[in-house]
Amino acid sequence: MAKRTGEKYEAIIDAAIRVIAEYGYHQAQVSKIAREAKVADGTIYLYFENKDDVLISLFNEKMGAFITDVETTLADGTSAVDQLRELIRLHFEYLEGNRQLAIVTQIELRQSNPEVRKQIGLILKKYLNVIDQVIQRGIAQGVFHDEFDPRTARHMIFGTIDETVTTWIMKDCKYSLTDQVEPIARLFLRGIGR
Amino acid sequence: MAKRTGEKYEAIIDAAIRVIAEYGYHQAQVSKIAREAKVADGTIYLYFENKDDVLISLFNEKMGAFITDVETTLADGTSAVDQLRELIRLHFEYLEGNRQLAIVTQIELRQSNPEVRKQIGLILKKYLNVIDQVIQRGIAQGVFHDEFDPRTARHMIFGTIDETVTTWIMKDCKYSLTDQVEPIARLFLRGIGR
Amino acid sequence: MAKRTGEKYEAIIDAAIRVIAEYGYHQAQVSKIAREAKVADGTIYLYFENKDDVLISLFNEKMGAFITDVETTLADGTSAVDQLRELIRLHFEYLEGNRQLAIVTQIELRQSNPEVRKQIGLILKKYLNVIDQVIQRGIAQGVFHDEFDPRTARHMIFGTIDETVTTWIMKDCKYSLTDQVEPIARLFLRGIGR
Amino acid sequence: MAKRTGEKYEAIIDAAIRVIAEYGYHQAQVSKIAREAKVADGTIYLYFENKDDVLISLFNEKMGAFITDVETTLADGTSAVDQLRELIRLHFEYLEGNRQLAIVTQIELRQSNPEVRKQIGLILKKYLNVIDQVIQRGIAQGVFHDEFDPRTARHMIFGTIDETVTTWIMKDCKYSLTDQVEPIARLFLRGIGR
DNA sequence: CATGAATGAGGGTTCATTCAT
DNA sequence: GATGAATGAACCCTCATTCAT
Repeated sequence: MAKRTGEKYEAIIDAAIRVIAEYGYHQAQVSKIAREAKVADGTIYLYFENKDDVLISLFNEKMGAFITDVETTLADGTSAVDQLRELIRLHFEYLEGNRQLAIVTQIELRQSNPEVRKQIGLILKKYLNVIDQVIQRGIAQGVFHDEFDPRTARHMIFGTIDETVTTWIMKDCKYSLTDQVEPIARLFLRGIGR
Repeated sequence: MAKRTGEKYEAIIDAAIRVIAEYGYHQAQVSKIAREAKVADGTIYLYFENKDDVLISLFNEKMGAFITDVETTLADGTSAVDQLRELIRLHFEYLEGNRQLAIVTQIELRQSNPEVRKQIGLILKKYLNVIDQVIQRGIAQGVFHDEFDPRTARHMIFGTIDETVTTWIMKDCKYSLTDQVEPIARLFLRGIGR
Repeated sequence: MAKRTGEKYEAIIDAAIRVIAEYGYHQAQVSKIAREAKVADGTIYLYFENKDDVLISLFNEKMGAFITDVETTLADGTSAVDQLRELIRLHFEYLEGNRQLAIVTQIELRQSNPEVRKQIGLILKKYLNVIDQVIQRGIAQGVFHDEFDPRTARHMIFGTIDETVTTWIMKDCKYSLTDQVEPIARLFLRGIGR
Repeated sequence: MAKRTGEKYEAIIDAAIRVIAEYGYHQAQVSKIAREAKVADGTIYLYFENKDDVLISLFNEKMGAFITDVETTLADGTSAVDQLRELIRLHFEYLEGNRQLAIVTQIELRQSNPEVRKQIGLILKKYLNVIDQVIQRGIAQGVFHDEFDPRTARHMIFGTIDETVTTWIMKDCKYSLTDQVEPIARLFLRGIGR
């Protein structure tokens, strides 16, 4: 039933990002999103099942595209160390270049209802898999320690990136995120211990 | 106006934890919390300003107490390396021993409205300060590198712990959290690079 | 959850009858019924599950009470012929004395959704049973023919009464309904044939 | 504006009957009828003023044709008793042979809005007139009593037929309707009294 | 102090109808 | 004539909060 493609499909998603970023999740009514997208309220239901579907599609279109991007960019034969650095850079660059999207995905969508969060979790899983592959490759290449549980490393990498971006947004994006790529990568590799 | 103390004050907070943990944030109505606490709906407003105040107080009472606990436990003159290990252990032990609270603070309260999340952020700030102090002490003691930005390290430590706990809850607390204290501490200290 | 009793319960049902009779089923919004009952919209949901429940309860309270009334009035040992006459009289008297209710049950509630109509059908079944009993008693007493199917007679009795009342309402209740008790009873007993 | 004739005009009416019979009045959206008729939504508005017009036309085409049929069939010089029997038989045969139509006219269209029901009433009036003529002829022929009000007899005849058909549909058309022609006719003529 | 009945604002969604192509 | 994408008005229900008892 829902079309899930076309000019208005994208207009609605983009409008949703702007509205949620500006007014917050709880003040992002369907009618407000429709007005921002310059369509009628009912038009949204020609392209999406319901409001939840708008939010899930938003995340899927924007973060899903990013994740695919990361997957392909890391596909070549560089070292895991470079891949790790590249992963962080891509993540930071993408969100730094899409600040409204960053606000929506890092802050606002986390307030959404269980169904939306569940779907977002499924999409994120692909990203976590990418991280896992980098870690495994690093171990195989002998550039990462093989003593730790790869999941522990994944928690560190994703948790740190996530926390860094969230803090950056809470500080109103006042500083450069990409400047932190190198320090974070080095921290991951060398740890804080001397 | 709000009493903020007494037997029923605590009963309401404990009821809120149980209700939110069982039914989720969006199904935790004031009347349900009141019923669980065996008080009338209106009684809640004798002890709390409003529903938000219940949630903020909940976080403040439970996590605030924990944070104070961490502050005092780390106060003695041990090395920063041990303090770091101790911090992780306290964090994991506390939540592993309070699984309902873990669900509420890690998952459910993050869906709350901006005001609640803002207050939670303020309370968490004290915890972040404790982490900062451990880092600075480690640098001063010469056991941590001095080249990285302490905030970067803080993001790593808090982000990793947070992500680890969240994953543990999402996996239905099926494995031991405290078993991971040592691996994570070692990862922080030595990094993943060889 | 729903209280289903009390002063406001009745006020809401009575308001629903007035509103539906005046504005018609499709213009009888919950808020209009609430206003007429001098309660808040939400109060309706303290006494009823939902809007359908208001309509079903309306029918149950008013027609259910009437049907019980008929059952007890006919309980004594009079002849089936008198019982038949009494049944028609009670039916006509009740609706002639409650014209708004007559409009609601005869005309407006028949536009309601399947769930409401199904429940109404179940309540009406008791009335059809009363008619059946009168017929069977008449056959047993030897005052009614025993050659016809009792269900056929029931269709005649109920169908005729129903059509008579509906026509009376459609003609704006301009003539006396009770005046027709005797002619109809005689028609039932003697038929139109000479 | 509306064409009111042509291949698609009939296709839409027939589709409406099928859709309403299958899904019920409240689930018979214009778009569903259009799909069933294999035309575009907008095409319906080339042949009908609006949705109400589809329903009224449906009743008019199908029941109007039937009524005309009854009028002509009864036109010859048979006795009123035979005419009465013939009327019932035609009514039952027509609906027994058009079960979907029976469902639509007996059950579903009665849920429609006031305007539609008003128009249906006007069409039905012709049928009631036919009944009236049979009654008057019977009185004139001396085969019917002359003491009762002809309208009372009409209520009996139409009410009974209507109730009989409705019950038959509610019982899923499981038994023969035409089998009941003779018993009902006899009941009309002789009454239930001994 | 405690109660719990009452309040009433606010929003996602459906679907008959239109009109540019 | 035919299409079908777009429109936008309309409504039931929830639940945090109040206040008379």
